[in-house]
Parts: sequence; structure tokens; C-alpha cells
Amino acid sequence: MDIIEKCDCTAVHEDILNKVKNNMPCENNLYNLAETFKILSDGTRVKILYALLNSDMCVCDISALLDMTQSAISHQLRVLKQARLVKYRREGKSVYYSLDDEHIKSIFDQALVHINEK
Amino acid sequence: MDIIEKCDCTAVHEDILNKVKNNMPCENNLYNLAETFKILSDGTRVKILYALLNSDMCVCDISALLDMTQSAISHQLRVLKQARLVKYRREGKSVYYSLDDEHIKSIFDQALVHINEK
DNA sequence: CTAACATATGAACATATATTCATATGTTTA
DNA sequence: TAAACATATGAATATATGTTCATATGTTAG
Repeated sequence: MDIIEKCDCTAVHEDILNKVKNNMPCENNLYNLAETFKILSDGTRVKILYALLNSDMCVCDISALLDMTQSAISHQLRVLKQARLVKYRREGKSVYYSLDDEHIKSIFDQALVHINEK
Repeated sequence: MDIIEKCDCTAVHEDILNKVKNNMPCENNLYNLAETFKILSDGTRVKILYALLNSDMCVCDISALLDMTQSAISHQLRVLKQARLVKYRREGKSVYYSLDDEHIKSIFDQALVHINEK
């Protein structure tokens, strides 16, 4: 039984490796970070979140705003809902969506600072 | 020739729509936002960035740290390089990568605030 | 110059994901 | 209750993406 070698380099810097290894966030946080960014990595979802930043909206309004089918919007709202980024309430035939996270704006703003300096 | 109807609802709220429409960031910013988050949406890339937050590292070190093949790391470093999130310098046979963005930490921190409140 | 080492890269493959289409569910009005 | 409306959802499709494998490029030691 062979040990699988992922890195066969001989030049590994043990000191650096140990220092960095000790400062790495836990696996769980790293996973959640990537998952969070994955939710925000789609243009349609970013637009929806930005829209909701200004006003609650029903699915119909969002469809009209983004000029996309109701189905496409509905699917994306489900993703945002599962990620707990938005919540919803029913009002008659309509379903209104709103933000369920106070940090979205800060996250967007930080990313925009990055973008606007490049 | 028919006009394609993306939303055939009759219940569109014109006032809300106009208000939101005026407050939407430009298409370009929205696109760049999603693109930025897409770069950060992969676990391997998040780990690499967190590692580089503590120390410059050669490809070999990163491979060893994450227990992944040199090739996989190299491919991801290329993505990060193209996104201008990391830069590199050659030192003999090794290539050292380092962060090329001061905002990564703030972006991660903001996202972690979100994560840790859910 | 040649061998050994460190990194980069193209192609292939498997997997994930966004949208469409058809249709189901839920609500109100007539 | 039936019809119209608003939204949700499963299946299918097309596309994007991460890793592996093989190999190329670049650097240094002998």
C-alpha cells in the first residue's frame, strides 16, 4: 500500500508551513465562506439582492425589473431563501420578498471598494 | 413579429419599480460584483488566499499545505492571478505567490460576520 | 550540455448550475 | 365552484468549472 504523494517537491518550507497552518480558520468556516460567496456569484442573484435593498418586491415586480421569466426569478429566490439571505411573506395572490440579512450591503460595499481600485 | 413578454403579470407596481430601477448600480458594477464573488466561491481558492494572508508561499508549499496536487494549485493560482488577487515573483526554481489586494481580509471578515450570525 | 527540479498548461472528464418548458399549487374573484 | 391570476417546482438542456493526467516550459546543479 503506497502513500499517495500530493506534493513531491523537496523544497517545502516547514517553518512557513507550520506558521500558516496554525493561522488557518477552521475547515468549517472556510467551507461556509466559499458557500456564501457562491450564492453571491450569480448576476441575477446580485441584482435581486440589490433591488431588495431598496424595497420589498413581489416576484412579478422582480421579473419585470430584470426582464426575466417568472420561473427563472422564482428558482433564484429559492436559492436566496435557502441561504437565508431573503425572507418572504404572502399578501393575497402575491408573495413579497425582502432582505433577511443586514450584512449584504457591507459585503457588497467591501467588494466594490476592491473593484473600483483595479 | 411578437414582443416577447418576460412577465405577463398585471400586478406590477410601477412606483416601486421606478424607485428601485433608479437606485440600481450600473450594469458594469453588478457584473463585476458577481465576477468577484465567483472567484471567491471555491474552497480551494479561499484556502489559498487565507494562507497568503499569513505569508508568501511557493506553489510547492501551498500544495503541501492543502494536500492537493501541484497542478490543481497551479490552475487555481492562475485564476487568482487573472483576477488580480495575487501576484508572483520568481526566486530560482520556485515561484512565490503573495496577495495583491488589501481588501481581501475585509471582504472575508464581512462574510464571516454574516456566517456567524446565522 | 544534461539531468533534476519547480511550475505552467492543454485536453479530457466529471460535476455543478442557470434557464426554459410544462405543469402544479395556492389565492382571489365572479 | 370555476376561472383567472401569482408563484413554485420538477425535468431537461446547455454551459461553466474543478481536478486529473500528460507534458511543456523554465531554472539550477553537476
